[in-house]
Amino acid sequence: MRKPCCEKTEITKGAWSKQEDQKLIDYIQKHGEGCWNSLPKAAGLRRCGKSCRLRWINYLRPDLKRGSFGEDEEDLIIRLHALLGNRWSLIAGRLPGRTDNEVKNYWNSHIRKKLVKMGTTTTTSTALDPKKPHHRDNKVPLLMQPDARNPILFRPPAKTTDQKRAPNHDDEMDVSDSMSINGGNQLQTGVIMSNKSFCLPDLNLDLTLSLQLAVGERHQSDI
DNA sequence: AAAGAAAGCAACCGCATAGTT
DNA sequence: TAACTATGCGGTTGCTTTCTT
Repeated sequence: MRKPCCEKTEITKGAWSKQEDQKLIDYIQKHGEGCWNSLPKAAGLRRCGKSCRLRWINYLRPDLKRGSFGEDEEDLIIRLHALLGNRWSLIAGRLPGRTDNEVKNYWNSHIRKKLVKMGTTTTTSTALDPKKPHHRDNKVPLLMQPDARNPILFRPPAKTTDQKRAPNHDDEMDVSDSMSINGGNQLQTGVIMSNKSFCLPDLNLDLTLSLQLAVGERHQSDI
């Protein structure tokens, strides 16, 4: 049996009050992020550490953008989702001020429906079997797993404080820097052909990773 | 104006993984 | 090296708000 992450009896659940928010903000401003397990007690909160972390990351962090998504953001989400599947934290990492939860919700409530309407559904189009347990190896096709030895697919982490632990190497894939999709919704197929490109057969997707020097061109043609 | 349906979003849950002992 | 602990992630749930009839 799995041990509960916290003592249920003393834990408050549900929506956060303003007082709780303030306590959490005050504490983090004083002591910084981290040590989520001990934070609630230290901050005088009757919440589990996980809940505090989530509240901070998804709602209280000062650098959050909030508000509705722009067209460019939506476009980027669609492209990244085509490449990465439901890896919301990775996708959110490419959208400054957005959280994985926000991106996930936006996808589920807006974009997916939109794509279904257009007949361009990418739901479960990422070679991922939704019925399978969410094992990480199931999330991204093997061909897409970046190789830490490959500088094209692997970029050394530029960690934010809440990413210190960097649990997965495949989280470091640098995709947006020079990703391109041919002809809007007409995507092409293929497999990894070289260091510079890889494609998803089931996605009809052609994604090209070019070197950093191409970054300048990206802004005109891609974003 | 009221009731039901749909949509949106915040939060929880369980699992995987990295770090520590 | 195995066991344990802490953290991060994605899926899901359920409450609240908005829309439709």
